[in-house]
Amino acid sequence: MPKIPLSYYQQTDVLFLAKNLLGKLLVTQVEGKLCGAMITETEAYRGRDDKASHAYNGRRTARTEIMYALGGKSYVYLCYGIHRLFNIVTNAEDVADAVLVRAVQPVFGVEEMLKRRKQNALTKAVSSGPGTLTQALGIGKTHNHLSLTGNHIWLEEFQSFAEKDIVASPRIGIDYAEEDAALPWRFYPKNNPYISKK
DNA sequence: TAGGTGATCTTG
DNA sequence: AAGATCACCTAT
Repeated sequence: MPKIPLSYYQQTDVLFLAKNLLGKLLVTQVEGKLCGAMITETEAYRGRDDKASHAYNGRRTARTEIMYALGGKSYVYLCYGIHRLFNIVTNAEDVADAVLVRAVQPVFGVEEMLKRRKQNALTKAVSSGPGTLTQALGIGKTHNHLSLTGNHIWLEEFQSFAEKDIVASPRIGIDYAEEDAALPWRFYPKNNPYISKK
């Protein structure tokens, strides 16, 4: 399948995109290894008015600058000193919306993913969590600020889920966001085991 | 359930 | 310049 074009990421409703991204294939090519995995869990972060967002209230720093780019770029950052978390920048330039990818289901290049994760069988432990999926797909600090139509990381059409088959729940690990911590902006398909938590 | 880990941001 | 914070994971 061809790469999903940049125009897709430039749509203005980050909640729609977070849901629509479920079922898409996330593909990486790292050190010659091609791996693909279906997105099974996302969270929406809306810069302007969302206290959970790194770019809340127009916050612009060296780290968050990429969130203000035109949709279709990657935002990868280090969390808790250990984990790289992968986000998809969306919407128009100067609108700091992004979608965090929290879980994927391996589709091809599975052996390489198992190797990177030091696992010997395909279970949800391989890539069902924002820090583990980046490890499985070989996403590191060099993947920050990349175009999602380049040769290192991109998305392809794969599967799609109807609205009625998508569960919405509060986002994980954002207790600092006060009232916005309760917003149901985390999405995953019903009946798919590859999610970060039950 | 607690500790590891280091870039990032804020305060002084 | 130093200290607090943090969109998590693993093994006790």
